[in-house]
Amino acid sequence: MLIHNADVATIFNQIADLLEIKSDNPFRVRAYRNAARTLNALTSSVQTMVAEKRDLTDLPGIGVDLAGKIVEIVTTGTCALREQLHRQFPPSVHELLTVPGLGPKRVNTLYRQRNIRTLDQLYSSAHNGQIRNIPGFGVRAEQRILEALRTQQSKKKRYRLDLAESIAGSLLEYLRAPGDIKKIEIAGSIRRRQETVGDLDILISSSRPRLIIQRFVKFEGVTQILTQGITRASVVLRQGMQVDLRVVSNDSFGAALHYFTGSKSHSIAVRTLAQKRGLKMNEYGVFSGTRRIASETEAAVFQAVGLPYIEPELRENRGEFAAAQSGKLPQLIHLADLAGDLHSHTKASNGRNSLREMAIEAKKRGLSYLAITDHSRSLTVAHGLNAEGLTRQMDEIDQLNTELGLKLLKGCEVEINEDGTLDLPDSILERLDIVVAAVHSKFGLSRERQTKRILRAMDHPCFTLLAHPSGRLILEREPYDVDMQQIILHARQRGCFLELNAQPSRLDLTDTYCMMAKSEGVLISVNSDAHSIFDFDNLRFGIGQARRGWLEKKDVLNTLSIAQLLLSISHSGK
DNA sequence: AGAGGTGCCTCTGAAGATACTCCTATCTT
Repeated sequence: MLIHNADVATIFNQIADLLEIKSDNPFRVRAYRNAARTLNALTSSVQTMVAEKRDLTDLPGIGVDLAGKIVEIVTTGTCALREQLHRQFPPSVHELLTVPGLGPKRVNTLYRQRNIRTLDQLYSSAHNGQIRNIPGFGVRAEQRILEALRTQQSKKKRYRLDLAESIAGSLLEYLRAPGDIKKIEIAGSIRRRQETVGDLDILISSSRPRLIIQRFVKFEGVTQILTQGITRASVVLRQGMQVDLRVVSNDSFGAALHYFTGSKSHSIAVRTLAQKRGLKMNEYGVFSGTRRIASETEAAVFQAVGLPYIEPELRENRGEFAAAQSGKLPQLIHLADLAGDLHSHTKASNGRNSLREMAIEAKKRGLSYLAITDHSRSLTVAHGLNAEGLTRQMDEIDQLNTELGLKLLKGCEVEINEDGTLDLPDSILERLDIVVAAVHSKFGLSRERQTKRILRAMDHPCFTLLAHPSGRLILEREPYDVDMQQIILHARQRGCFLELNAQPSRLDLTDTYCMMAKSEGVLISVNSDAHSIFDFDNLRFGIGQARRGWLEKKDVLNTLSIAQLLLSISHSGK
């Protein structure tokens, strides 16, 4: 049975929830949650590690006991502790926690005192007015539960970064309009450029918080007001997305922005650090006793606790503190560092614009080279090109290269066949400047076969880089099962490259694999995969993901000048 | 339950706003 790290993490989180409902030792609860987080961030498969008899206690937050439970789960698929807890609390009790306003204490009360085990039972109890008499509950709590269950609010969705940004756009415009706002910023996971967003966090500095809050909750897109206080409010928008707004005074904007940007675990770590220095830190500033010593800017806040400025994309408590303290924070790549783009389409296959239009637009965006990489023949749904079509396109590129001040590279997004061969004959591949190879079929192969397929493709002397290496579509399609570590190691040996596809629906490689590639010295190409002239906008999403992966200019292939690039990709095997 | 220092014990993830019910639970980064 195939058990993913996420499966083990889910079981650990379930155990943590149940222990919490049981009011067990809070540190024990945290230990299970920490272990779950470790497993979710881990790039190597824990099941493989068990098979290879690796020592799991080397992992942070995993000791003898939890290592034993991991072995138990990856071999049996379940865990005796969870089964035991399920005898005390039926599995369905767990879902009561998803109702906003219900935490472990109240869920415990509901089960122990009223034997409420399911959302249906909760609904009918609330409907019959039986909740209001339970100690710790009241009429308002009862109404809130009914409301939440009616609107399915417990099913918290996540949204793709690009969608979340566009929803935020109109709201920001509305908030800004009257002009009584000094500063306004989107914080939270959008600012950290996380690939999906759960809710919008907006921070405003103004001397009139009440007015701002009142206007906020009257925005025409608001369908529900969750909380409304003097300095903060939470609403739900028509699209289902929750928005949290916080208003502070101008002089504490930096401290509030740091707090509101998160991540949660980063914030906690910084506050702990402040504590160790005898300081106190909250969203109003850093305090020595009652004296505020920093608050206006994030840089000042970091400085007050002895840290250099840490970029939002690094704030995940994934090593940024160790790096900061040893002066080894990366100089993260910027959009302007990109010299070219190595993956784009024209209407010769499934793009919308002509070769010339794409080239002109790329030049307008400040790029000095663009690889044209239309699909190859067997991807018929995308009107893939055969040898003849590609030859014709190459002639056209030769012509354009004489008249445009931008270098067009002859390329192709070539299908990797099931057996790892490439979709076009060597005679044509050899004439290309760049071969972007990709898997678009047979996603269901076993891990071994999928990995072998890609490794074989990489061994082709013309192979330049692997497009969207995991094949995932964010919130739509899981990645295919592949040993990414082996692919990265092979890329290093073979001297070829991996793509970070910048389409907001892909962002593939993921941040953690970017880190792995960087540590192995494998360069990443941040590519738009543009199918129209507008899609060069994708690049900024790709750069966001690259920055989350700690990538610097030197780690990214397409920051090289055209001369250096041609040298690098010709060394990749041809 | 883990980590770290010592061989069993101590410490471990901050801080505040809001809503609710009656003193605290929940939510947020």
